[in-house]
Amino acid sequence: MKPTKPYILEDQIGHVLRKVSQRHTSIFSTVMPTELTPTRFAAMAKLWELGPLSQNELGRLTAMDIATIKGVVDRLRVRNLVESERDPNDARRQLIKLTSKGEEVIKKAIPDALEVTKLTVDALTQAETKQLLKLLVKLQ
Amino acid sequence: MKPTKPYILEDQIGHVLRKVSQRHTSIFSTVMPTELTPTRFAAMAKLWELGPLSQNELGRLTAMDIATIKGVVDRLRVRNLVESERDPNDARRQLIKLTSKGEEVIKKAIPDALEVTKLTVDALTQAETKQLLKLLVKLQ
DNA sequence: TGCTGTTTGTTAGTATACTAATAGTATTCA
DNA sequence: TGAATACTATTAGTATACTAACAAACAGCA
Repeated sequence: MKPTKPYILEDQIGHVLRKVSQRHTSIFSTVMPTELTPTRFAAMAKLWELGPLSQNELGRLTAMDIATIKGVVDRLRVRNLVESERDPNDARRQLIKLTSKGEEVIKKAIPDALEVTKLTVDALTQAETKQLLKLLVKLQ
Repeated sequence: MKPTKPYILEDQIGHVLRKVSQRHTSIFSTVMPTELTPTRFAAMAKLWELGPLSQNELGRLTAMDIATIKGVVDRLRVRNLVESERDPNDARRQLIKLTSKGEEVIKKAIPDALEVTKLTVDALTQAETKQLLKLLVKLQ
């Protein structure tokens, strides 16, 4: 006899990841201003860190494919948080940069984003948090 | 002086969770049949485990809100993997159940789903995997 | 019984996330 | 130089994931 191994959804890494991600997103939207989402914030934080980037570069640095980053940038542009222009040195590229309003918003939002991280792991000790991050990084 | 704490996107739990989830979804779509997605599979696995359920119950058990589970069930129904009927004891409820085709599909897919889990954590030892799951469960 | 509040499900709208097809531009190298 | 290749961006289509507004049906209780 070779019985089928039981499948416990709650024990599968994918399912648990999905639930924790959902909780994180929920915390994010409680703490942060309405106009910011996790991906919008990530894009702006990278622009704040590195200055103007092409849309593709920005996508790679924030782990969004080109179709996804386009949507995010479009929605940031509508809200006057970023602006874009053709790269004079490469006519294929859209150079994306923060507007002055965008700079204000991201500067104010960064402490809140750190708070989101803190609230997300509030059930863990510092050592556990460090361990969790170490393990997750291995799975990226 | 009170300098702004630096914000390193790559160190934030939310960003890492998003990347690991993306990798998991990618592995899933490589291993599993085209017609199955992680959420479709989760819904079918729960129906396989517990028998017919109302749409809302199924959503709660698979961590999908009512709008999301509706879409998932609709797409499963189109593919003839589940069917639904009014609950005779409660006219509000849609009772969702696997079709015979659905039962065949889920039976065959469960070993592959276990393989997806295995591949997702292949960079970890067994002890690390256990530890990771334990920590993630605390954050649900 | 009838009122109130809850549960269930639908619909519309917005936001990620991916594939595939397409087009324009840049680079490489024979 | 010119052809092949690579890169950048857009568009269309599908799938998750949530909010908000709504309607129908149920349950509890005065």
